[in-house]
Amino acid sequence: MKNSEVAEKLMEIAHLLEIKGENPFKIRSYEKAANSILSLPKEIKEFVKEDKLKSISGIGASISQKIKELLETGKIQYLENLKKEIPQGLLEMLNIPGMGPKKIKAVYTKFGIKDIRGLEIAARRGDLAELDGFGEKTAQNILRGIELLTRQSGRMLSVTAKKIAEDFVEFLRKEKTCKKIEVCGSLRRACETIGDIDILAVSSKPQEFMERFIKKDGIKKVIAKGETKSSVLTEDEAQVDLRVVEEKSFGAAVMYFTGSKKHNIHLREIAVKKGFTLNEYGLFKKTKKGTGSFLAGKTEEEIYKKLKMQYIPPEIREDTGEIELALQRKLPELVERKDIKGDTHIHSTYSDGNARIPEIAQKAKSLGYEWVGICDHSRSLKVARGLSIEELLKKKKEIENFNKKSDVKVLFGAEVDILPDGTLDYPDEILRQLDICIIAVHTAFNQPEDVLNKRILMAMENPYVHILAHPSCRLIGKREPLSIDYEKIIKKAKERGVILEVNVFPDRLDLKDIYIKFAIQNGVLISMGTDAHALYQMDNIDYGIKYIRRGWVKKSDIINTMTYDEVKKFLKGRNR
DNA sequence: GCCGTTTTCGGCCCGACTGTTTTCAGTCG
Ligand SMILES: Nc1nc2c(ncn2[C@H]2C[C@H](O)[C@@H](COP(=O)(O)OP(=O)(O)OP(=O)(O)O)O2)c(=O)[nH]1
Ligand SMILES: [Mg+2]
Ligand SMILES: [Mg+2]
Ligand SMILES: [Zn+2]
Repeated sequence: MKNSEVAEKLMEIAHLLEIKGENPFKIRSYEKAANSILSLPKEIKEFVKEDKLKSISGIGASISQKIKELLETGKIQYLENLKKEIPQGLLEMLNIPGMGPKKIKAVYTKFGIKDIRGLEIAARRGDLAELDGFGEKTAQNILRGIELLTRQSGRMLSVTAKKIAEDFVEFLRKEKTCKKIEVCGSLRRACETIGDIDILAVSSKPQEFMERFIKKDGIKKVIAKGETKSSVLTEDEAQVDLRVVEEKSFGAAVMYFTGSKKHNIHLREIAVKKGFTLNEYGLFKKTKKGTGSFLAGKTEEEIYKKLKMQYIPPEIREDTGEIELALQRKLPELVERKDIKGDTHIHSTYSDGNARIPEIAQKAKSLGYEWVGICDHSRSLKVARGLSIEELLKKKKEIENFNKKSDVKVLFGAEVDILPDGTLDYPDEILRQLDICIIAVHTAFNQPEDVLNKRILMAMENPYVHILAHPSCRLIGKREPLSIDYEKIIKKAKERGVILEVNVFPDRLDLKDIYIKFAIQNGVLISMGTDAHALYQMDNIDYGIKYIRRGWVKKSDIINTMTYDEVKKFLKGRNR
């Protein structure tokens, strides 16, 4: 059973307990445990085997027992009992914006409403007004919420979110009263998908500013509008939250609005232990009465400092150990955009890319690179115009000639298919001629798990392989990651000196952040490739660098920081 | 339900907006 499935079960318990009206802290325990499991790179069954479940933060006697039961029997009796008690439809009602556990419980106990359909009928009829705390508008809002639900498109890819955010920022920045503006939330942390867009601003006329925000073109609905915070829904169904604060609170507010929620809560707990309070307005020393005295708030740096911590980069604010390390001043120095000297994975017109080698090199130069790896598809991948051996050798010639007169150097590469039987799509005498040999699965994704595992591990044994590309083969929102043993692949990469690619095409982000971190802990090197099929896609390096920082990558962990001479020599040395 | 370098019991982040209700509960960030 996958970690995500175990986490799912715990979240289901949390939701059912919420509807039951259980102790909120108990509910948070289940949520916290679920979250912890989601950030584990190792399979949960390994923890069960080694009897180490309780070493996971947020998992104690009761939850560890339930996880064991789940892995042994396939279910949790406690959850089964809850499900018997509470109809499934009530859980679905939680997805309606504005409907929370309390309202759901109320309509269920009073009217026996068991699903969204029933709720809609009751709201239309005007029955709901009978309930305490339910008025005219409540029913209206429920109906609007149900309407939104049916069209709600889920989470966005980073590219989509980035465009919307830039559009809003450009619009708001034009306002004369706009003093400061910053995109926060999951976009600032460079998460793999984005739920909504969170923008923070300082304005000399906050009320006017808010007014302008909710009246922007392309807004379909104002979800909420207040003095410091408003939310809107755009015509393309994206939610945008705007928070406006005073200059002296800007840092505290950026910190709050950047999150993550788990990081915020942990920081606030630390503040409390020191006799402080931390909120979006600042860090305050608690006094007997009143709000307390202001300690810091203008910048994030000064708040971390007052908490006796190093500054924590946004990308790693997930409460996965960064706070403890910041307290000990032991945070790693993460790789930066300016360290990047090349891109390992670009397609040209030789296969399914739309740019020629000189154009790619020129674009690389504009990005500040010294080199690019041009890796086209291999001969059996006909749909992507994979290169025959003759074409590949022609490409080799062109690159040799090109490099003689170019300051940006091209690495002669290929993205070689791992065939269904685990062999590679070119013979060794061809592979050995490549400056950069990356291998990947592009076919037969639905082989059984053990076959896939053997197939990939076998391919990694080939002495001419440098990089395993997009290891999970997932396409976010379209194709699930391969169910393979990532721990084994990471161990094999270490054993064979194979580099693991982080493919930063927006719907791939593969390796995924938690596995990047795990790979690096295990001494495996990574590479970053945009997998660009068009010049503009090489710009994905910008989000890419932030994404790999989520995996705690240092400059020395990634080959893209090497100079041309270094990378060339390094890859040559790997040919055994 | 979890957790502990003061604790094995008694805490558990903190605030904005909405709608309903005259002081707050629910939901969300
Ligand atoms: N202290 C605190 N901060 C919160 C809480 N919920 C949200 N925040 C902060 C941290 C979040 O990153 C930030 C923005 O909230 P969002 O719901 O938009 O979450 P985020 O952007 O992280 O993820 P998303 O991709 O939008 O789902 O607000 C909370 O319960 N407590
Ligand atoms: Mg957000
Ligand atoms: Mg938000
Ligand atoms: Zn590929």
